[in-house]
Amino acid sequence: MAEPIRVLVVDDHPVVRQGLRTFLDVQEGISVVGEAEDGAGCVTEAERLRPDVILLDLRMPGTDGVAALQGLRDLDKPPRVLVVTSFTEPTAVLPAVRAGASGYVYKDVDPPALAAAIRAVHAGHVLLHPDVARLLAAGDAPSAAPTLTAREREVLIEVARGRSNREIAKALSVSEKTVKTHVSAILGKLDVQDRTQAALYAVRTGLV
Amino acid sequence: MAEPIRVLVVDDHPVVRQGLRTFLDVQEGISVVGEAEDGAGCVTEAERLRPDVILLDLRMPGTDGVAALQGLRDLDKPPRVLVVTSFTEPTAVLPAVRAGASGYVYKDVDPPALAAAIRAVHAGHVLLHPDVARLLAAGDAPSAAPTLTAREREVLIEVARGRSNREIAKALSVSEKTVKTHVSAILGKLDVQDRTQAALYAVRTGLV
DNA sequence: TCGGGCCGCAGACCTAGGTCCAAAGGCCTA
DNA sequence: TAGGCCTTTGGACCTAGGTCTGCGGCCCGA
Repeated sequence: MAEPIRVLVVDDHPVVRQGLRTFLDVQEGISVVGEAEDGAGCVTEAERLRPDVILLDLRMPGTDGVAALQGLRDLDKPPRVLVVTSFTEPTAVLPAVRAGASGYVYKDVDPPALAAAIRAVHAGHVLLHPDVARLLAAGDAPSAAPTLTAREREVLIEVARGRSNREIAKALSVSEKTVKTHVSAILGKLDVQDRTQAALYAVRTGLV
Repeated sequence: MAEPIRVLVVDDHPVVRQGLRTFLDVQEGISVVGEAEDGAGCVTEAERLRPDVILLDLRMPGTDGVAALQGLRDLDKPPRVLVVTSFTEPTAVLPAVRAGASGYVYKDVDPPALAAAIRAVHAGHVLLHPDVARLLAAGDAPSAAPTLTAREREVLIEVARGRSNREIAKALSVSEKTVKTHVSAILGKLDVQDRTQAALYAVRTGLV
């Protein structure tokens, strides 16, 4: 190996950044060249430092991981991105994979596995946690991504805040009938039975 | 200072444990004497190692932080417990404070602040994040803790899984009427309008 | 210019969810 | 033993939530 793999660590918690750093510093051929604590910082640091691989947390305040991925794609030579998250609900990671993440591991990996993942991603491989791979495989056949319209997403967000149809109608300045129409469409697309399940879906996927 | 403060780190993520370790090892007068990755391990390690302070994550698989706190209380000389969590919803921490936690900090503290918190807790102080303190203060006056009965908690968990009254009735082997009674009582105690809000409350407080 | 999707709205309709009132049996405690 | 809380259930009742069908207007791409 000529040069070490240059890694940028992106997470909103200093504790986690330090942990990853410590893990990786003892690994041969991997060098942590920088840190960022949100999506915006991630993109600017990536542009400045030109890392080979980015370890990216999905859940961050402000610009989140998915937004960062979109920003990274616009760079001329985008780095590989390995999503590292504690988010146990795998549905949240689907948008990330679609947005161009090269890999996905849970935050509870041990150091050697994490190093192996970084090397694999750097080599151009796509590395998915078994759960995610299964989700992608399963998702292709039946319904794939529930593709809500912008308006439906607005309504779903209100539902996920526990608002009633009447309140949502008032908030969006439409009739209650219209809200019902949207909710009905949402339930159909998400393949759930009622607004409670839709709300739970929304919080699980991080829409709230 | 004669002897360093003996600290036990409890978190389900190796990354976080390593990060906290690295933070604390450079601090004067603080020594990490052990780690545990769940509530059960926390109690046994606490009994074996007799740490002065435990850094405890609330969200863990299996035995969680609150359960661990209850187990720790039964030790003859219980150690101080500093809750360290990334859980941004402060309501989840109320049960922990009630269960005997001596302090509560967010996981995004910087190392000196964390060390200061550990020293304060070790000295017998109670250290609360401003958010939590405000919650406690506010919670005392109006309704404090919504104290659900065991049965109500069971029902609420089912509600928070998106189950209908009929399904819950079947699962708990009671009539749908009974479920309605419980749900109604739950809504009243939690001061929410419908089952969707109750479900959201449950997930926020980590009941799911 | 002709669909096709999205949005808003309406009427009719059905059902699940929720409230109020009442009551009975079990269990614990003063 | 009396009182209180929990659990269970019933009946009557009201309303929010959800479905189905259908319509008109808008915008955009073929």
